[in-house]
Amino acid sequence: MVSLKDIARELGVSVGTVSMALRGSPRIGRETASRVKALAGELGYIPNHFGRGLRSGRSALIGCLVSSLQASFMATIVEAIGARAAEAQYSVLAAWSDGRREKMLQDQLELMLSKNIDGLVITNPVLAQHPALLARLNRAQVPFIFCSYHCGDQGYPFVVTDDEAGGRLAARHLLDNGHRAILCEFSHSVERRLKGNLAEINCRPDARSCVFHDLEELPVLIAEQRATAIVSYSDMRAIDTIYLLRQRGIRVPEDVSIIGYDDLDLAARPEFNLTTIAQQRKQLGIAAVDYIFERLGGNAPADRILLAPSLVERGTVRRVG
Amino acid sequence: MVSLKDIARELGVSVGTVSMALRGSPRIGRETASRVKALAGELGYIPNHFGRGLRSGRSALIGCLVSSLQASFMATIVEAIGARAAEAQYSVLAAWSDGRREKMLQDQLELMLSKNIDGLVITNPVLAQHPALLARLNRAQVPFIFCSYHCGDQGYPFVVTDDEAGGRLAARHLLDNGHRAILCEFSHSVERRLKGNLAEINCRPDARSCVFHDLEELPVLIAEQRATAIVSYSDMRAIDTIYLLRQRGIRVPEDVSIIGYDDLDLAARPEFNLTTIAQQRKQLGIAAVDYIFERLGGNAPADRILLAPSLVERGTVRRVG
DNA sequence: ATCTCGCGGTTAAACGTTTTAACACTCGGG
DNA sequence: CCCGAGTGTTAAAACGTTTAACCGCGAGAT
Repeated sequence: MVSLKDIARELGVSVGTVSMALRGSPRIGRETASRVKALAGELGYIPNHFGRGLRSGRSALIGCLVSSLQASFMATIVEAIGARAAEAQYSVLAAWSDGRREKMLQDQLELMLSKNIDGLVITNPVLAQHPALLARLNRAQVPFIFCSYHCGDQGYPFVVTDDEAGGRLAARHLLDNGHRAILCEFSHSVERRLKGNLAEINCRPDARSCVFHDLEELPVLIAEQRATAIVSYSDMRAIDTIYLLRQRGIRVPEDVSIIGYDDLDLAARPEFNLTTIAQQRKQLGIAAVDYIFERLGGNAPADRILLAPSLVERGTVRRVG
Repeated sequence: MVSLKDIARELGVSVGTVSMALRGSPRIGRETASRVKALAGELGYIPNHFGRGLRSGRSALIGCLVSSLQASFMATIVEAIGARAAEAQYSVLAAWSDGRREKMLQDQLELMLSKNIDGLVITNPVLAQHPALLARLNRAQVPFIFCSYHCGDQGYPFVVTDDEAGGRLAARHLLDNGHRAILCEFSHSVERRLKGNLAEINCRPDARSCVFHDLEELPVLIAEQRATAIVSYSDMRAIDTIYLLRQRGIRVPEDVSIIGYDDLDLAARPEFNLTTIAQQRKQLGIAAVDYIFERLGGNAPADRILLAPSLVERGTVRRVG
């Protein structure tokens, strides 16, 4: 590996000169600077990570702590994080800990800290339940941000989709298509979606909503309420629902309409062709990285970032009435 | 951040002593060693990544160059790599470049090299088409291994599923279920699977095989050949095939059986319930990391690792005859 | 002639770790 | 009393980069 010293020796100048020349310092003459740059290019000089890090304290490494990459939703976010980071010559140090075991989470965190990450993007809701770990991050002066998860307004910075708006979008689409009896699925982790659903439906005096917790209730509920539409809290869940309904002889969308959330790749497949609310997946990752960069630049950017969702019309919502 | 110097000052010994004590050198007295360790634990000392790296030349970082994380297949591999690496206190530096643009690939590679990765796992077939990049790796003395891709026996180390065996497994399962006219799908990237299919089928004089390249040919071919079974080169492809066949009024598995490859999570879903050949996904990642570790330890491990596939029986292969 | 200033560069220190050579001390044997 | 060996510790160098402080020199101002 070629170092500053090699270049300096070759050119008969000091290492300081070479360093400054390469970083474009105005204190180095044009002549010298160009000779240095030429030779550096020729020799394929790459600044040494350790030397630079030791001096600057920066590693150009961003940690990314994910629950699981399996969900293609996460994969997109992580890819976006990597792409954005790479633009600034940053790399991403990826780790996952699906489990709820605090020990494993802590080990992963310590491992990352031991590599001197400059910042951390957390795409793992579990972490919010371990204040000790977040305190550890603060002590280590590592800026972090939750990505795609609120973690219940505990004051930690986050970037998420505006789920309430997404919920309204879904409900409004059903209302616009004539549905008046709508079943909305409850989920603890994303209750804002439900909140949006209900807010929108309850605006219309002639429409009524009903919250359900368990897929098994659905067939009964559909009959009882004469419901014509279902709002699922996610695409995955919607697909499970469609399967169950078909099993019970209830057709989608002929008998009942359904709308998902997330816009996974799966939703676009012809087998499902699911109408859904899309999240700006890439933008979630990008915004998270940008937040970290701002913090690293010494700024105090907004730390509650909401991204707008959008409706994707496909084949599971039918016009009625 | 607490450093060796802090501990040394506190204890009134030299930094060298502290360093050796923590690494368990026999040259340090038992008394001193335990005092050092106690204080280090108390202060939460973490060896500095840069200092250590500068001295040792090792970063405890393993690069992982993926084509895309979207495929859940890749995600599992990358997760396994991370888990295995973490056991040895290594972290994974993840990067992806789906594109076929050499420039982007090269940038990602240089970015990783600039972080002084100790080894690289390549899960991106495209890279094998750029010998210049691999030469770059060799020059930088970074051990690497292809994971899950052969890249056509160019002498690069790899760990892959024994696709020929997998192909035989698929064909034998169909033969065992009475199928005698079998359509096998061609794919350039995984032709060993096809080779295995044909080898097995051609063993049986009363069975016949036919290779097809395009899904559109299928309905005609099924009629012409009176074929009762199809071997797809992947699960994703099998699912596409099932959809197309159903569109054309051909039922699976009543009219025609089909078998996939990979055993994606998707294949297990009730909508598809696909009989398939499973790859040892986690083991692919683990073996890759172990190879790197062996190389780092100065050994010369086997560099053509084949992992055994296995049959997963589900609902898309019917007994005939 | 002297002072000042800007230019173009050099020197040296600092970041944290590891390792080797050297050093001090003790003790047993000659 | 000296030598050698063994034990426990220190001092110093090295890894590569960055930067504050310094230095020499010529030009222009005083």
